[in-house]
Amino acid sequence: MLSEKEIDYNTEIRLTYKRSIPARRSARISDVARAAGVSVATVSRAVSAPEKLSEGTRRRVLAAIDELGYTPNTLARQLRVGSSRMILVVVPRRSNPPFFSEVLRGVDVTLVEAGYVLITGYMEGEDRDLRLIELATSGHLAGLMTTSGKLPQVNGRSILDGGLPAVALCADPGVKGMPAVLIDDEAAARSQARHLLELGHRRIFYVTGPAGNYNETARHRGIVAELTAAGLYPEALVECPGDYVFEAGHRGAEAYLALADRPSAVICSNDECAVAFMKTIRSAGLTIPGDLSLIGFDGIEFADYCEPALTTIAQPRFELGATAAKLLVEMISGVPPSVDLDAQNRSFLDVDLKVRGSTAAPPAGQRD
Amino acid sequence: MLSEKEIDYNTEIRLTYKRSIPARRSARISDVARAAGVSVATVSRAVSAPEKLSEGTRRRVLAAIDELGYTPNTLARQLRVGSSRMILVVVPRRSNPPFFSEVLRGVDVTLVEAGYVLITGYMEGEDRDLRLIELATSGHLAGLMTTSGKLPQVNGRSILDGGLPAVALCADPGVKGMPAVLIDDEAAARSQARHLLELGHRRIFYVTGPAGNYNETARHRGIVAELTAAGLYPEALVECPGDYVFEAGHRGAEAYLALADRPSAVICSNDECAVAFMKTIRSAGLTIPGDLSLIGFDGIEFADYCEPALTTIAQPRFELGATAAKLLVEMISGVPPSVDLDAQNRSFLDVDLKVRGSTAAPPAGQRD
DNA sequence: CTGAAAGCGCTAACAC
DNA sequence: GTGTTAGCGCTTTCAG
Repeated sequence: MLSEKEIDYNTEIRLTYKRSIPARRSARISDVARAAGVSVATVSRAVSAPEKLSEGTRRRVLAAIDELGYTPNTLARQLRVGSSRMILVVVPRRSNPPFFSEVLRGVDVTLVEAGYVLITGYMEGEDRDLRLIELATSGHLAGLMTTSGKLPQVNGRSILDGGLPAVALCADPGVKGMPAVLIDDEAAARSQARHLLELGHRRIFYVTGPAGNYNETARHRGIVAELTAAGLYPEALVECPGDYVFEAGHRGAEAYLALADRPSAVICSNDECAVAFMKTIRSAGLTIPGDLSLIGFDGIEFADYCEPALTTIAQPRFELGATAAKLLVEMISGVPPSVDLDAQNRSFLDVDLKVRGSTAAPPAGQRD
Repeated sequence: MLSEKEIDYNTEIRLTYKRSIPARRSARISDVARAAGVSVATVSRAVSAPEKLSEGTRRRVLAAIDELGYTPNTLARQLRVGSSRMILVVVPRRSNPPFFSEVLRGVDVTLVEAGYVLITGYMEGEDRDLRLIELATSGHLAGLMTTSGKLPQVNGRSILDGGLPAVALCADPGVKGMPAVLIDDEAAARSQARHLLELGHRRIFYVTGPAGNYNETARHRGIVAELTAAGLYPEALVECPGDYVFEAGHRGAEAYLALADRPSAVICSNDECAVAFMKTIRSAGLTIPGDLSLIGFDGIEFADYCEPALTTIAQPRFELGATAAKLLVEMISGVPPSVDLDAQNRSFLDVDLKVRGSTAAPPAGQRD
């Protein structure tokens, strides 16, 4: 272990002078071999297959390892064995932190437990995507995970070109054979609409997600399906374009308030958007659920702490991440998947419609 | 680029059978050399120093690279040159997603722009810390960043043992010579208390952060200092232990409500905690800021969307991350830091006390 | 049970 | 300008 003085030395020097002092080299396998009086092969075995060594040799080598503070250079090991233990997870930029952070926690916990290291790569624009593609083909990676319906792709090159084992998470890019772990967005959105219809609402204002987005498309389909089944489509649906962020909720609410004939129910594409919608509505003097019912999507913690608490679709965030990670590890190690997959290699996890204070029957005048 | 059939093939096979098909090997430098009719050295130059090649050769090699979809194996390169471009940022587990995700975005944007790859490692418990320490000494890393006052450390081994360039972010672990980029927590907390005193409040209820936490310690010191300066300490301060999460805010509010003689002002250790505090208080029928004033810390977006909007200390989240990343890159490349550092190698960024609806003068009966 | 030696893919002297 | 070659630190046959 470094003494405090040494730490100071290293950091201070590097901070101030131009490479005047080379980094202190850490012990290599040959150092350990020399110290223990054995060959490098023996040291290698002491680390990866200690049972192959005699009691005495093993003890001697292990002591030397400890003594020198030796850690194998994984870079070299990986180059030699031709496989790494790093996994890249691709996340769209600025994406709903309270939602994705919990999904990624599920990924992280599972992956680390299985001995992998997680690299998070944010998508945003072509430059960025190109770096990700290069990373994916650079030999560093053991596997790939993506949380977006669109894969990084720039002039003909795709992130899948490396041929890495890959799984999709929270969205299905629809690549043939690439498994996906997600919820059934369409069914979930249907249940949102059904909940509102059951309460007696007959028209819905919908602040959408970004056009073309996988989840948005599926959810939109669900809402339409439910309204259609109730014989209310298309008159009953008023759409307002949004993109999953606070600002969209705010603007959505302004659009709603400007309406001459306001629907009594509102669906926001996610909780973040719904929270902002709620705030703007209340600032305008309307009450929820007195004047209108509001429902979100995701089930982030903040939804519990609005006033009133937000009715929402709670996604199994941690479990989504954990399941996808488990599946990926199985693919990498070549064992059959323990996760149930349908014919398209998809695994759907259950959601929970959490009914809380933001939804209720419509005001008397608006019931049919 | 893979045809769709190949993608399917790869994934499907791996998913189903036990390593029956080896991964398709990607092109190596020697493949390109052969295809272009040059030596490997020339290919290497075409990638890293194209100006050293003649027009014709360069074109020929580049064409071959493109043709074969060659990406250099960074693992091999790094092993050879002895340095990597990966940076580990250590984050405490489950830590305030809306706050840290924005800080990390600042880190990520800056680092990627400088050509680095970011690895996020969560701390939690010794096992985990040991993995991080091993990662830090495995040859993979170019630098290290930590967002916690406590560094991963297990039986004598510290994450700094590898001698990597390292910078602290949002907290100062107090390692001699290790630079830190953060805000002045003490001064910020003083300004919170001062704001409340200026409004006329004379007693403060404080839901603390976790005992021993760097930020908590500094903030506590600030509150005490301000109250002391006003001649109100210690009588004026009622403390309630918390730990930065929703639940702490909820429990803090319950403790507050149970008080016989309630202070007219409340400081919560962070916004998340304050949001929960607010919710519980309102559910109990008290009004904010009518019955009590409430102030948070961090400046996350959700603070804007409470009812009323939360008065808080807005930290420059993105800038904190970006500044720390910039400094780290400079340390790695050996150039003098462009970031202003004090004698202890710290750089303090400015905060902003955002006064909003949750703070006001105390109710008439409670003024002095 | 242990050692010698080849080589993973790449870069950087050093020659020509 | 371009090629030859010696390793970076490690694992893994293959001998003994």
